[in-house]
Amino acid sequence: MGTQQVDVFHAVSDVTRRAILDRLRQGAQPVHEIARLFPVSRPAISKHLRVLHEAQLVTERKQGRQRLYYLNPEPLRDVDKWLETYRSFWSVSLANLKRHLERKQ
Amino acid sequence: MGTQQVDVFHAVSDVTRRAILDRLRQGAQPVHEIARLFPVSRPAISKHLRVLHEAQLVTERKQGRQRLYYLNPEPLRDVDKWLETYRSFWSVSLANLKRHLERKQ
DNA sequence: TAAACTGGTAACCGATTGGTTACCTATCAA
DNA sequence: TTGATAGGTAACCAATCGGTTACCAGTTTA
Repeated sequence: MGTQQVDVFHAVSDVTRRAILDRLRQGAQPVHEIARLFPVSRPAISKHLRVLHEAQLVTERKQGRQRLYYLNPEPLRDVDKWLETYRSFWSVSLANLKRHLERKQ
Repeated sequence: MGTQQVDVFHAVSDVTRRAILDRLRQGAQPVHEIARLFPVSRPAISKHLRVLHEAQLVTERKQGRQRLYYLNPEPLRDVDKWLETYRSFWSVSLANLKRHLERKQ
């Protein structure tokens, strides 16, 4: 079961995985420390870490008997790039909302 | 089956749903026009539109016998907001990469 | 060396997902 | 008024998901 290319959008669609990434912003963590933060079993966390690893959102390094996971935010640029095309629409849709509300008066 | 609050991250995790949103940037479309663009059945598109609607990413308006779907990009702000905290890390992780490459020389 | 700790993985489970076909209602056009 | 068009939804299906427990291999420590 190798490291296959996995969609970053999918990796990030799970709330627990996002929370793991959020945690790793504070610095690398071993698995058991990450697992302590969530109300799920350690194997469940291992699975999430695998998905994040396959999406290249984390890297790992063995250190003694523990395995440190590091945040790698680079793939999030793809999400950002996709969002980019929508930013110009936000002001427009707010204008539409304003017009809609004014029509109601 | 009402319009329940649905996670925008989940709504956007599917490639077909993202493509639908991309299409709606060009303007509102009736369902059959959207369905023409994808190699899946119309009911499948209806389901995707329902998910997008539940996530408030589209609005709909009946017009004759067709139902027009409009893009509403507002909920994407939540994704953008989450990403915001990672933007500052991108330059850092690029610096790490640079240092890593230099170490290899 | 034996016991404890760290963490991956296999096997399994129920829920959800994305797809289908079949069927229905509503609207428009001939 | 009849036939065609638009589109929602139910029922079903296989695949995937997120979770579990059980088990295993390394590594550290007493």
